[in-house]
Amino acid sequence: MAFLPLPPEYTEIMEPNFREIAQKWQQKWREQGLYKTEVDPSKPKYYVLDMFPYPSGAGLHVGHPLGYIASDIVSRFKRLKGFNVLHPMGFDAFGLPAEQYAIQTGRHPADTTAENIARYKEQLNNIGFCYDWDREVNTSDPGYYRWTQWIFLQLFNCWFNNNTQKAEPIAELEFRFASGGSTGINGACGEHEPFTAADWAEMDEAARRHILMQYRLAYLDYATVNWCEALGTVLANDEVKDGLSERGGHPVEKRKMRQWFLRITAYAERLLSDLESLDWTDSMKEMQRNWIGKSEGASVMFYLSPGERFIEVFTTRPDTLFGVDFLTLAPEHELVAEITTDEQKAAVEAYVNVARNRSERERMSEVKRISGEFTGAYAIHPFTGKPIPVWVGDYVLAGYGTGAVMAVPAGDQRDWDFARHFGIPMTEIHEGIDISEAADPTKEAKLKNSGFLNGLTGHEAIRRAVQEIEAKGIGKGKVNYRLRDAGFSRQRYWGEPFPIEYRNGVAYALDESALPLELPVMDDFKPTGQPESPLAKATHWLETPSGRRETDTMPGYAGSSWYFLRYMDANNTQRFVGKEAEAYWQDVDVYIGGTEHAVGHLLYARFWQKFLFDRGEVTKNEPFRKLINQGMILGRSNFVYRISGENKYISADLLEQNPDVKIIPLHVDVNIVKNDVLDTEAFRRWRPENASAEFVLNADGQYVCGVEIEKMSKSKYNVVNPDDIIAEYGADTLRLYEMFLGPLEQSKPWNTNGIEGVYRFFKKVWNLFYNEQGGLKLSDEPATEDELRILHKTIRKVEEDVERFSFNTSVSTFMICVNELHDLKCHKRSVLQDFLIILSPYAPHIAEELWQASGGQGSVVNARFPEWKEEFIRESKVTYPVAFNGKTRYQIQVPAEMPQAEVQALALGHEEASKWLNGGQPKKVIVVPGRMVNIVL
RNA sequence: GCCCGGGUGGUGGAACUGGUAGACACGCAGGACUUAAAAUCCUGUGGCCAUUGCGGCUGUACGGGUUCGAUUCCCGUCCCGGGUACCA
Repeated sequence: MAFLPLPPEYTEIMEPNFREIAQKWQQKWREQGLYKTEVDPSKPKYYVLDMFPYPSGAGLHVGHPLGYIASDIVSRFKRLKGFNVLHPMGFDAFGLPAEQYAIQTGRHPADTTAENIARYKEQLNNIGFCYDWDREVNTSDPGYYRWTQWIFLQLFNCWFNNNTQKAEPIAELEFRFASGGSTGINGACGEHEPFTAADWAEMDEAARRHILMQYRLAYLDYATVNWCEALGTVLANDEVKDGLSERGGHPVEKRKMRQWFLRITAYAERLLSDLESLDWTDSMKEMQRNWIGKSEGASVMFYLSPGERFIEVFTTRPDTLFGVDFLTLAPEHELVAEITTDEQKAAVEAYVNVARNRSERERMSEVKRISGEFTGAYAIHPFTGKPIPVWVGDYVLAGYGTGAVMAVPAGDQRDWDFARHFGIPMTEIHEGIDISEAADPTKEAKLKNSGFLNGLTGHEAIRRAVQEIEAKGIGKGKVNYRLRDAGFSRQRYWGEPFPIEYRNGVAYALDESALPLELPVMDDFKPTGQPESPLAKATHWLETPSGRRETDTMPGYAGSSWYFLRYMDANNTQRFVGKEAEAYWQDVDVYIGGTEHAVGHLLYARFWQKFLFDRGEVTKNEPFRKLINQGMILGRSNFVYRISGENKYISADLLEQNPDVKIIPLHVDVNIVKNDVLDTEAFRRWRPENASAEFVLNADGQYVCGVEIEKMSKSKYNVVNPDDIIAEYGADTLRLYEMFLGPLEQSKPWNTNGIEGVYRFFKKVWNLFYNEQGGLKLSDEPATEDELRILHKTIRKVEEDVERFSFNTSVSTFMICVNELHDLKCHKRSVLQDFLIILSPYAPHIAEELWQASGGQGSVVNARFPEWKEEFIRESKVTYPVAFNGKTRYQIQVPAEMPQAEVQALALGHEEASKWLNGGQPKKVIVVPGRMVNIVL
């Protein structure tokens, strides 16, 4: 039987199925191992990194891939440009949520984490990212955390030499102690008494180890934890709300516990000064600067009685030394109890007790309330000899500086407020400044009543004051940092165990050959009821022939502080990263992620990199050369309005006309709302109680929903799963649409209102290749001048846009290009294939499909990015807008090469010129070559 | 309070070193095709005034300034977002 051709009106129109196309190519690429990356010295390297996700049970929503899509585009673009691109992905898999889920359900965190990772990978793969999955890292995998433990051991076995500004082996320090004692050693360390070589020789093992612990970059010290008796567990700071546990609302108390710390403060100066060299946003650098909080000033001793006890203060304003009217101690200051006079004892004790019991949060929320108490004691002013009253006040923080301040009401507003409140007399020290209403914190005014500083401005006086203070031996110039050493212990199960064991209470490092020290398999991670880690219950693991293991685990940021190095050589079993691989990949060229890690992860990772650099383990001093912060995708919540007391819902646009109707706004699932119009049938099906819902519809017969922009969360029913978008429109539409939403760095609400436009764009691309019957309509005729100009302008623009991470504008460039090719009815193979190459980083699946269909060589993923040529872009004619006094009036078209004078003549010779000249002569004519003409009257 | 961003049509946004403000897209309106709808295509779309002259005025939060020319640079004010906070 022969097939008769169908009459044209019955011919089926070929609609491309973008979803199937994506699936097809994802599978083929996987089979071909297209994204496998190897060290290749013949090519320049390029390392594109995403902040790896924590695999939560909720899966990805459309906000997560925003940065991943951008980094994928950069990766593919650089690859087309001939770079050897490293673009890995992995999972930050240790952490609290998995452990809490485990406690609730009894399922082991390792199992739930594995499931979540599988889900994440599937979702990521659906979007078509070009990750080399052979390099996947999982921080909870012993093959990975073995090296996290190894780095910890290096930190434990090193100290920071302030003289060389480098980390050095602790063994060398031991040697120097043995030969010369502690004199001449300038290390970042805790406090200890000075000792001689002879003292050192006398010390026993424990005493020596105690001294060394003061120097180690990973060290033990005491710190307070949030202990909740009712829950029988230690809580993280974010599990405590207003002094009560978030779960259950039980009281939380502070307890001192011995814990691990990392001596990040040793690196404060380097972390600060090296920010200069980084290509990060100013706000990001500023956040790190503020966090490090360097302030320069002086420490000054105020003696309570000559030559005896003194109070040490830190000040950034030594120039105001003669304006000191009182000292204020933090309530926790160790001298408070000692110096308080008998008459003041009761009042001060009461005050200190109140202050101590108030949580930090309370103290912060009552910032404006002034409180304090006089101790009855006086200190002696080091230069004037005047008695200075000593107060306690909770506006002074025990944890910053020395926990004591010299109060200068004339120069500091808080001191001024305090003095005014308690009626303490104020000394004027600034010429021509009235301090009856406020302090003068500037350093502009000349000083008076200030002894040797008189006549100098504050700026000039600082150096002089420090000189005098040092000459008198009552203090010295000092740099203070706000940065604190990082607490590195968690009383949790689901984290890296420490490669440490205790003998007689002294910590000893495990030998490297004992790594990894695996987390014991346990089925009960419930709290122990004691302030210690659940690991204490792993009795078979806890005690070893040589000692007792550390039961704390490392915090979440341990694994994420070096994962970018592991990707370079993820399967190396001999080293944390192979020397050769590290020397080739070196550092991250572009790192894309959110701003929420500004002072956490990004600071720790820089610290670890610098430490490893000092030890000669890595090549670079900084890990992330360029940092791009993608904005957050917010949820766009929809609301329905139930009339109070009824199962009836009123359309949002009718609310204004019915102000009397009592309504209850309720979140409604955004997935049953399109363009803010509710699918009422779907709403009835959404929940059983809605089955009988009635609606008050608007004039168009629609139910319009209310809108609010909020964070995406399950409880607000505004979560959109990328899988759903992909199912409807395909992966490429999702990718392009997310980029089209706006600048990458900007936060914006997710809504699908414009997604149709992107979808239409792809259909238009398709129609350049295929006719309605599904036949290719490509031609091999040479491209015309117009076609080449459009193509090459597009190539140039897209290239520039990717280089400056302006993805939204390149999407519109693609659209313009396709619209113009469409208008020209361009079906030239040569033009369209080049177009596909530049489109492919954004829409790899459709590009590949059309590339193959049009006879492209190999995969479009491996093509070469076309070079734009000036000669094709150059226009032979230029349109000049002609403006009079800055207002554009008409246009003239002239040959591109025309000299300025001729352009001017032509502009003035235009038929409309006389109308605007109004018979007068122009005062001045400005011709900007190739741009515009402005005639000044 | 302080430190960073930012404020452009009904909406998302564009204008890169000052040079035709509103690209591109959504939405909306009108039209074509269709029995109809969807899809697709075409036209229009900042505001005001003229639209029987296809033109004029105005306009980038507000008020000033520099400039031949300002969304862009400078000063002041207001508002929004982020960070941070008795940091001495």
